[in-house]
Amino acid sequence: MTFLPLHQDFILHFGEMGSRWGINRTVGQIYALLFLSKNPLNADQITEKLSISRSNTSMGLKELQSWNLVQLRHFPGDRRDYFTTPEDLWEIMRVLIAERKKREIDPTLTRLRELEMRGPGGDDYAEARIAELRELIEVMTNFYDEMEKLETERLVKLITLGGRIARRLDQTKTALPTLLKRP
Amino acid sequence: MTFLPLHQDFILHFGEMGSRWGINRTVGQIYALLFLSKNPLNADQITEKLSISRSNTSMGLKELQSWNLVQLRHFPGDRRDYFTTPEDLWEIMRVLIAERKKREIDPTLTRLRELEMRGPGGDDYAEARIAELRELIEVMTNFYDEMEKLETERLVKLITLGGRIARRLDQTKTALPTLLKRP
DNA sequence: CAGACTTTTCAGAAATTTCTGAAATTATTC
DNA sequence: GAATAATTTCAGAAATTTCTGAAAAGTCTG
Repeated sequence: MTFLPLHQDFILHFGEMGSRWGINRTVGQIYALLFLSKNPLNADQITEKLSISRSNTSMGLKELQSWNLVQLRHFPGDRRDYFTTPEDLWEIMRVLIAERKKREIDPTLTRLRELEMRGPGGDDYAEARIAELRELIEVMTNFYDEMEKLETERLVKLITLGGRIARRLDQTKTALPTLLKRP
Repeated sequence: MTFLPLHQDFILHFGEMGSRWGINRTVGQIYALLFLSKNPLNADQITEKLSISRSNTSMGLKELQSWNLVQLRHFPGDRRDYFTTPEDLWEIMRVLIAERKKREIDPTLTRLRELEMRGPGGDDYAEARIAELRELIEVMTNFYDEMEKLETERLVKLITLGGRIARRLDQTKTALPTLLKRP
């Protein structure tokens, strides 16, 4: 252990929030530790710092790798794996959003399409509701895909200017797409 | 039970996805059931349909109410509570995003501000990293607040037009705000 | 205000998730 | 290819979350 209070509290907070973010406490703590660490850390260092078992560290890192939230680094003459988080926070955010979409939205979109493929089966309301939900998810993910395409600089512009976009949008005369029943 | 296959599979899917969405299986299933149901349902109907205990239903509904994801309805001459989901899917989405922000982002923003208030404490890199994270979250939530303000119609326009926004943005000559170190 | 109806609470049971230590696997060096 | 180093796997322990049944609390009716 032996953390500065800042590190200590930041790491504990990430541990506590972990469950709300869909990761467990250990994974949250490992991420927080790496995030604050200027230099990459290896599994043993993480294990020692967080006072957890080596195997838990291994699983946590595997989880973070599956989320693409950590990067692997190596040093000459040392064959251990070292881990860092990307310097660019916007990059981190993009990866995070992409991964959450993959885990939380995509499976449902796939399932909704499957359900629709079955065709009418006796409950018009439910079928309409499912179709509408599928459409909304598609519209949202299309929007997301557009944002995803933007390089960081333009995206930052978009986000930071926020309010102006809305006003500007107001001038757009395009008719409201009909696919949205209740706009 | 006795569901149509469509209902059955939709409800089971929501139950399975529940844990990824930060709710439990029962809550996911109750929501799915209400979502597909044209008419409001009371707790006993939900209990019976989902084959769960009455108390579990009660807790699940409480949870959904805390998320503002269900609406209460009453019928004359019947003093039981009936529950529905809003008809407007965009409204549902807005509520969902607002609630997730409240649970997943706001506590961290608050904590980061607290940590910064302490002032320098011996690790410049960690302090800069935390400040940068706090800034990014602020920029994102400001953007979110702007979107939140838009009435549904304009928001739908914004989302459905997606790509055009990006192109339009390109013309904006505004200098990149300096608060973002690595744009 | 007694009795019926409805909802909530809560302690413990059941289920699930997380964590650990030991063993197995993989990779590297001599 | 034996010895060493690093990492992963995995069965069971520990911790946490979810669910239930019973009891309590609240609400309405006559």
